Amino acid sequence: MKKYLKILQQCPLFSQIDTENLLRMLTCLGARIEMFDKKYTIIAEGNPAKYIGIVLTGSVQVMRIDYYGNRSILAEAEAGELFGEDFACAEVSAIPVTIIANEPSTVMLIDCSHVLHTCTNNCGFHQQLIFNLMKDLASKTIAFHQKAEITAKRTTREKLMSYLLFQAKKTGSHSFDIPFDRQELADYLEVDRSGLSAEISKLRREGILKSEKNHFVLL
Amino acid sequence: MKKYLKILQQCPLFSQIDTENLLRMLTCLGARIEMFDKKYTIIAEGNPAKYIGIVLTGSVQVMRIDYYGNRSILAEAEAGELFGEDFACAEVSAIPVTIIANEPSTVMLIDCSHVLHTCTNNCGFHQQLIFNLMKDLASKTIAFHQKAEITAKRTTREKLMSYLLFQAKKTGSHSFDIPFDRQELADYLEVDRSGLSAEISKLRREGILKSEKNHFVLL
DNA sequence: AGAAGTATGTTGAATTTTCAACACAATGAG
DNA sequence: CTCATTGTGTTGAAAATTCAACATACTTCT
Repeated sequence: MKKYLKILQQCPLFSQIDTENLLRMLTCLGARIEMFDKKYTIIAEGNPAKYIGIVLTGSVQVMRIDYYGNRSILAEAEAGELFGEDFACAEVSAIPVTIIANEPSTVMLIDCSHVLHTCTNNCGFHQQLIFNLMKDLASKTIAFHQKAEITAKRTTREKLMSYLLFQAKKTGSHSFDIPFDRQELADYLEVDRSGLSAEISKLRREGILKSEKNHFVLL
Repeated sequence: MKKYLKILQQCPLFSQIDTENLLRMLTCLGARIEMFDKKYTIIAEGNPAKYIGIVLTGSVQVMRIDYYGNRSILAEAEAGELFGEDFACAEVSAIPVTIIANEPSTVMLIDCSHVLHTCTNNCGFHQQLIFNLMKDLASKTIAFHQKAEITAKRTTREKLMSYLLFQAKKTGSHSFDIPFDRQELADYLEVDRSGLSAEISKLRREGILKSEKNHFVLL
């Protein structure tokens, strides 16, 4: 557990909680650590949404596959970020998404009911945890709005350009890497992969961007 | 203020808070009540996201208009429901959506900073309010996921059918009203209005549904 | 080095959406 | 009642997406 202290302290769930109390609290909450290989399922759609997940190393993807087999990538979480906390806090009986490891990853899982409902030891940090969860959920909503702003666009080109401009803004540079391969980017933007590839080539020919693999430069 | 007590008690923000305390709290929070005519703007995009809104009568729409003039309807809130709380809780400097009255409406506005940061009177209900906000934000995320599941579909027909099936499930009947006119439904599903009309006619001809104005029957 | 598998780009045909324009019904104001 | 406005359905042409199939790189494994 101590091995991951540094990353846990950066986690929004534990904001304003000092090291000593953090360790005690994790025991009290029954936190456990698990490891997953690349592409392995951490939480499968349809299961009860019990756990708040924290990425300790690696990264995870939140996705859904619809009736027709189309995959949507809904979000990505990297080290220090939470996943599944929205469904766990809403106490839904079945989680509507699947969460997989994007690469070999270590995650911490905390039973959400231990966070929401005061434990018998009354360890006294629930109020801060609930405040932190509230802030986290609010910023998740913002992120979701940003994604919706991109996918609401009508054409592949507009979706792609809004996404790239957003990434450029986020990294503060015209030159940046994206965390997706082509198929994943297509699934994130909710468009056809081959059409996306064609559109990238077109933008390249028009001198609007340069790209190589998952590195992009906006001109 | 007393006039709206009944609806305020149903509001998720005030869950677990009794009448007497509710009234005192509203004063302490500096809650104010405003009225808006149909189609009037309650909160305009770009303004600071200061307020938690509560619909007292009527209903409001959360929407955004993009660069090209396409409107997206993101959500609807009816009496007793909250709006804008996600942005206020995230303390973003500019709200990325516009919120308008869908019909003549009365709303209560509460400065979110009064809720998040303990007031000098220490009226003692902040913990409950923050818990309630956390639960509300979690269920907003669920609702947002449901909308995303609909708009992620690739064709107008699939979007429309998922929407209608969802409404049927929600009302528990194959016969139901929707809260949108055609243009609004198109903006909610993020498709072209005329294409949507054509698709509804087609489904009607195929015997899959009956519809008249905003009333639908799935067969 | 060679083989197998994965990722990416390309193409053309079929499908679907968007867009603009118009007809007609319903609504509301004077 | 009439006129003007708004909402809805229809159509055809243009544009864009999807889909399937394939060529070519790039990886990974032995």
